[in-house]
Amino acid sequence: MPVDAAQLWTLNHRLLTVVLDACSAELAELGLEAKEFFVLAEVAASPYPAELAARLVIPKASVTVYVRNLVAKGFMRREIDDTDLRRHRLVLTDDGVAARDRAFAALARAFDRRLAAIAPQDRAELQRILLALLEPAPEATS
Amino acid sequence: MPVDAAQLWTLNHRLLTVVLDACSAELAELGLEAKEFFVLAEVAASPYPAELAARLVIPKASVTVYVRNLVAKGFMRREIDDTDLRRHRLVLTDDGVAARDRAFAALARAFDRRLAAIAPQDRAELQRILLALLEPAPEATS
DNA sequence: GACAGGTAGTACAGTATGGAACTAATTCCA
DNA sequence: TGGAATTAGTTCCATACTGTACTACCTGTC
Repeated sequence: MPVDAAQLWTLNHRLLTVVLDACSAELAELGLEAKEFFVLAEVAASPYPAELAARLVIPKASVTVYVRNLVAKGFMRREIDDTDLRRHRLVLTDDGVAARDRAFAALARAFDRRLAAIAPQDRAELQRILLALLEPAPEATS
Repeated sequence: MPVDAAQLWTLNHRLLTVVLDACSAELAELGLEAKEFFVLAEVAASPYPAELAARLVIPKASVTVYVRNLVAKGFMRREIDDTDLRRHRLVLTDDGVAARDRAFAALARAFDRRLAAIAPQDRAELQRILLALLEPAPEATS
């Protein structure tokens, strides 16, 4: 066995946790909890609650909560879908787009502090491998 | 900037979430919640609650709960540390070692199903890069 | 149209999580 | 030695999360 997959998973998990933790204060300044940020970040690609729940692997009931908070904060609004009245199409407000982009930037800065430790081509390599690993999964963000 | 770090983080996070979700049923059969598994997996390397909390980036109060559950399930026990009577040294039982190893194997299988999609040298490459990223050792209080 | 079977989203209530306060033990220093 | 400051771990309890049940709506069949 050349590489232990479980170890790989654990290493990776610790990395992501540490990075997220490092920028959670910045997210809070933007008025975002980590979970809310995940929702905000995916809304453009998956604008319906059920889609978001599947995409983010969280319960529908949790999506309801995060969306409620994000709507209350003025980051998005719900619109009835004309073709299916059961569905709520989620639309980002200008504030929502701004907050999302700033949050992405904060996350990128936090991760960059780690990525600085590796060569640029390794970074591209990492992206290539991760994309390949998610290949059988739903398509990437827009 | 050649590669967006935030996208990299998000891709990676989705990958880990999907993999963990894929083996959570198997963990449940072993009598383990995901969080409990993380604790069980780290006990050998960080045998004190405070160390575990720092290592896993979770609150001390949560470690108390997970350790209590794991003790109740017979996977570990607490012992007073002879050199510092404030500390609880955590010791895995035989059942604990067995459960941990099976859980690791389940996680490895779930990840392997993904890793099968990429070339063996990419897997080694991934490990090399992740190890480099964690090089600036996280604030290990140990 | 009416009914059966299925899906989107929400509400409720029980469980899980974690910040702050607390207890016990240790260390430091006069 | 005594006591202030520090640290390990736990407890308390307010908040967050989520399984289940529910309402509203859709689709297909007759």
